[in-house]
Amino acid sequence: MKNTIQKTAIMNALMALDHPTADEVYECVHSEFPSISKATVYRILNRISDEGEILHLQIPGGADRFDTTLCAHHHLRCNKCGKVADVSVPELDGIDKRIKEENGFSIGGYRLVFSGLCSDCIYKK
Amino acid sequence: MKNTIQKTAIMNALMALDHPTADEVYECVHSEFPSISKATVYRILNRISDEGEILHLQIPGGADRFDTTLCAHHHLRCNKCGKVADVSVPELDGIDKRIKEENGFSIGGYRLVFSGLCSDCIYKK
DNA sequence: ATACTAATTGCAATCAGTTCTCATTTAGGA
DNA sequence: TCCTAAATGAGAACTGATTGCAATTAGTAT
Repeated sequence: MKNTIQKTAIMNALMALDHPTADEVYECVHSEFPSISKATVYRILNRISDEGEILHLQIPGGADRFDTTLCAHHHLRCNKCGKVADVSVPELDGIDKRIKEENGFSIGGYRLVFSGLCSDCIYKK
Repeated sequence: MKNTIQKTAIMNALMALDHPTADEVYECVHSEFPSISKATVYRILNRISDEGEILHLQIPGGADRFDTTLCAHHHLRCNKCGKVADVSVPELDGIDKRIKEENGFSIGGYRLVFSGLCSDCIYKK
């Protein structure tokens, strides 16, 4: 894809933000580049996630989020503040093989989201 | 909640269908009870899932589905036909304790969705 | 440097899924 | 039977995301 000023601004926003939603990326880019359109943000985020530059997380019960960490990991989502954090889950290594054998289902990927309360929100409460 | 004719019809639809979306429940109930409104279907599904009678599954990248199986289990989603099947994942038993210790994050629940191809679609392809 | 072409953009319209508003109806107890 | 709170139906509204199209732009070829 062409290396436009919009893409650069979006990449910068992705670096600056932590697991942002498309809208948070839009707000961030828009604040210093007011003419950008939301459609462009969505298009670029979809394109670079299709190309594997970032991860596209579809969080149950909320807007999609985007993640610049590419190695295999999963997510903790705080029900109170909405923040998303990374976690690795080695317990699931090799599970696709087991499921293929037991269910005949060929796993392309999986998505694991823990929901609960982050340590900040437990403390504040 | 009051025990209305609408709730009974929705419960029957949930028994008859496999992991239906709200819309599939609506279609099913509507076919023999044309006056029911979509808002009622959503309201009742939300109510009975809040009360724990059924599970409310928020499938990434698609409409929510509802599940009458209540014991702990997770889901396989076929990327081709969209069907959802159940799977149990004992590998994750007790993981909330580990995550609480390592991340200070208190897990309320988790949601694991495998995506891939079901055996039917592998075969048909 | 200039012209060209295909990719990218902004905007508005559209979409799907879901929730909300509110007037009306209904269930179930007094 | 009457009463009241709860539930319903119809459709508007909302959120998050995608699309069609005309205008703009990046990058190559000249």
